[in-house]
Amino acid sequence: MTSAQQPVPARPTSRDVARAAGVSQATVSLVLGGKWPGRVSEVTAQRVREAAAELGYRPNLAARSLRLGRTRTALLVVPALTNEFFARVYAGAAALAAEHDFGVVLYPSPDGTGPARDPFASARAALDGVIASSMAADALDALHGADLPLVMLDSDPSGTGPAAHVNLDIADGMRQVTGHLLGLGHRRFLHLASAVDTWTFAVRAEALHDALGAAGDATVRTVRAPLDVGAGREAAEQALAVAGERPTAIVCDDDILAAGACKAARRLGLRVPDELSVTGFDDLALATALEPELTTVRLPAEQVGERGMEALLAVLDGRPAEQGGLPVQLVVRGSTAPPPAARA
Amino acid sequence: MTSAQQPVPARPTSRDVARAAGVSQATVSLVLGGKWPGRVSEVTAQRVREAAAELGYRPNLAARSLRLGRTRTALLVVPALTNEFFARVYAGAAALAAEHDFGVVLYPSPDGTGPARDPFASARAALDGVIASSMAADALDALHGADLPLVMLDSDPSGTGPAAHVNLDIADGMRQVTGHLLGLGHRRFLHLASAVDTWTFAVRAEALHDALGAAGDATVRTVRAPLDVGAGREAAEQALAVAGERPTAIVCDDDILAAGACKAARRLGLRVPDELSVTGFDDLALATALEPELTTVRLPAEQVGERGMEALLAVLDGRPAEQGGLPVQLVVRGSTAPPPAARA
DNA sequence: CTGCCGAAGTGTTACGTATAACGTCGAGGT
DNA sequence: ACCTCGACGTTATACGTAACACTTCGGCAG
Repeated sequence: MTSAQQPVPARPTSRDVARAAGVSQATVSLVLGGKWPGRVSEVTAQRVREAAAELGYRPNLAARSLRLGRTRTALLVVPALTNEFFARVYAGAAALAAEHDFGVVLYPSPDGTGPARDPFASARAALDGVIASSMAADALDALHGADLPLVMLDSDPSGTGPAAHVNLDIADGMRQVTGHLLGLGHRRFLHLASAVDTWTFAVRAEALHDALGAAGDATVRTVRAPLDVGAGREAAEQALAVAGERPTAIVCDDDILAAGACKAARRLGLRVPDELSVTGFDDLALATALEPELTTVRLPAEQVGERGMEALLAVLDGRPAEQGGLPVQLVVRGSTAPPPAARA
Repeated sequence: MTSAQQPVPARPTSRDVARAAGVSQATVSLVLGGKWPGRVSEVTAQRVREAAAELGYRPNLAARSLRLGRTRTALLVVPALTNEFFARVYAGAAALAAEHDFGVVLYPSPDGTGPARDPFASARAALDGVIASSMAADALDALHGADLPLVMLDSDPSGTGPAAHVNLDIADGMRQVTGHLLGLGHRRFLHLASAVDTWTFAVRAEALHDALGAAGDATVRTVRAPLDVGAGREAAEQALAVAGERPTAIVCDDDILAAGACKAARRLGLRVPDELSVTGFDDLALATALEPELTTVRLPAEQVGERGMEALLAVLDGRPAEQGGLPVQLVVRGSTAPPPAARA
C-alpha cells in the first residue's frame, strides 16, 4: 500500500499515527496521553484516535520510561509463591495495580538455597517502588541502596525506614484463638511455631503467651519447625511423645504446620478433635481440604496485596498512605472441641 | 568530592562512568557490554570497571531496551498462581531466566470473572516472547496479533502456531494409575474430571478410557467439577450416592479434586482406602497433607517452567528447541488398596 | 488601528544506551 | 619511504516518547 515498502511490519510509532492523522507527533502524544484535556480540539483528537486504532498503535513502554524516568512498575518481594498466602497477596496487588495501569513484577526472595539474585535484575526496568513482605536481610540491603519508596507488609510497624506499613491484626487473631480454646476448657497448650524468626511470628507468640498468662492456670510449651507439613508433623510428634502431661490443644502458627500436627496426632493414635484440638492460621485452601476441617484464622490475603499497592500509589502521588491494620477473623471448624477432661 | 554538586544523587549514567574513568561513553559501553572482547585494552577496561563499581553504576534498562528493541523479558500466562502447580512452573521458569539475565512477568489469565486485561499492559515493556499454559481464548487472540515467539506448556502438540511445545507425558501417567488400580483388582471406576476443557484433561480422559477398554471387564463413569475442593466433594458425593453398583475407585484429574473425593467418602461413611480407593494427579503439597496420603502422579512442575524458558531462549537464538515430553511418575501412597471384594 | 489574549498546533529537545563509522598511531613488510 | 593493517578509542547517531517553548491566527477591548 504505502510507497515505502517495509519487509517487516514494524510496530507503528506515534510518528506513524501522526502521519496517518495528518498532524504532528507532538499532537499525537497530547491526545493519547490523556492529560492536557482541551489542549487539542475534539475533532482533531478524534482523527488521531481513529488513526491510532486503525494502525493498532501501542506506545513503546521503554521509550516512555526513558523519557519520564518512571516505569509504573512495582517490585513485590515475597518468600515464595508456592505458599498460597503470598500467591493471593500477589493476586490482590496485581489486580489493583492493573486498574491504575501499573505493573507488578516479582522477586522471590532467596530462601537460603541458591544464589541471592539481584533484585533489580529481576525487574526488567527501573522500579518506581517496592512492596516487601518478610524480606530477607540481603534483599533489604540491596534495596536500601536505591532509595525507593518502600511499603512493608505484615512487619514491625515501629520501623521508620518504610514509607508505609500494611499490617494485619495478627495479635487479635491469636487472642481469638486462645479465647476460643480457653472457653472450651483447654489449659495445657502446645505452640507449634514457625522456625523463621520474623515479626509476624513473634507477634503470634507474644499474643499467645499474654493471653494464656492472663488466664492464670494455663501452661504452654513451644516447639519450632519450618513451614512444611513433614517438618511440622515431626516436631509435633516428638513434642507429643514426651512423658508428662500431654497438651490438649496445639496452636499452630500456620495452616501448613497444623496439617503436620494433625498427621502427628493420627500417627500417635490421638483423635482430632476429641482427644486433641488443633488450630491453624491463614485459612488456606488446605484448611477445608483436611478432615476434620481446620479451625483457623482467616487472613484477608488479597486485601493485604491491594492495600500494599494502594499505599505505594499514594506515596508515589505524595498523598498520605491510609493507616490502620486489617481485621482478621477466627473461623471455627471441626478441629477444635472441649478437652477430654471436660467431656467426662 | 566532585566539583559539580548535585542536589539529588541521581543514578549515575554510563557517561558519568566515562567521565570518572577518563574515557568516552562508548568505551564504557564496550567494556561493560561484555561483547567485543579484546576491543578495549585490559588496563583501560579495568579502569572503567573500577569507576563503574565506585559509582554504583547500573545500566538503565529502559534506554537499553529502546536502543536494542529487545527487552530480555518473557511473559508467562498461567490460569492462577494460587494453584501450586503453576506457582512451581513460574519458579522454574524464573530461576532459569535469571541465569540468562532474563526476566519473567506474569499474566494471570482471566478466569472468566473480572475484566480481561490487556496482556501487554500487564508486561511493563515490550516482550521478547510468551510462554503460555492453558491459555484463555481471548488472551490467545490478543497475543496472536503481535507475532511473538510462543511456547506452549502442556497443550496439544499438533498445533502449529506455537514455536515450541513443552509437554508432560500425561497419558503415560494415567496409564500408570489405571495399571496400578487394575492390578489391585478394581473394575468399577469413577472418573472425577475437571470441568475446564483443555487438552491436558482431554488426554487424561482418553488414556483412562483406552486403558480400561483394554482391560475388557472394567466400567467407568465420569463426573465433572471445577478445580476446587468443595466442588469436587459435591460432585463425588452425588455420584457415589446414586443407586446401583458403587465404584470401588475414584480416579481424579487433580489432587484438589481428589481431596474433595476423600471428603465425600468420609461424609458417606466410606473408609479410604479400605472401601474406596482415590487417586490424584500433580503431587501437590496437599497430597501428603491429607490422611491417608494420596496416591498420585508426580509432575515435574519446575522442570516444565525451566524447559519452557529454555525452549523460548532457544527460539530467540534461532536454535531449535529441544523436543520430547517430560516423564511423570506414579507415587503410590495410602489412598489406594485392593477393593473390598478382593479382600474378602 | 493597535495591542493583547487564548486556542490550537508544531518544532525541538533530551532521556541513556549500543554500535556503526570513523580517526590515530605505531609496527612491520616490501 | 610508502602502504597496509591491527589495536584501541572516539564521534555521531538513532531508538520512541513527553513536554517545553514557540508560532499562527482570529477575536475583541481600548
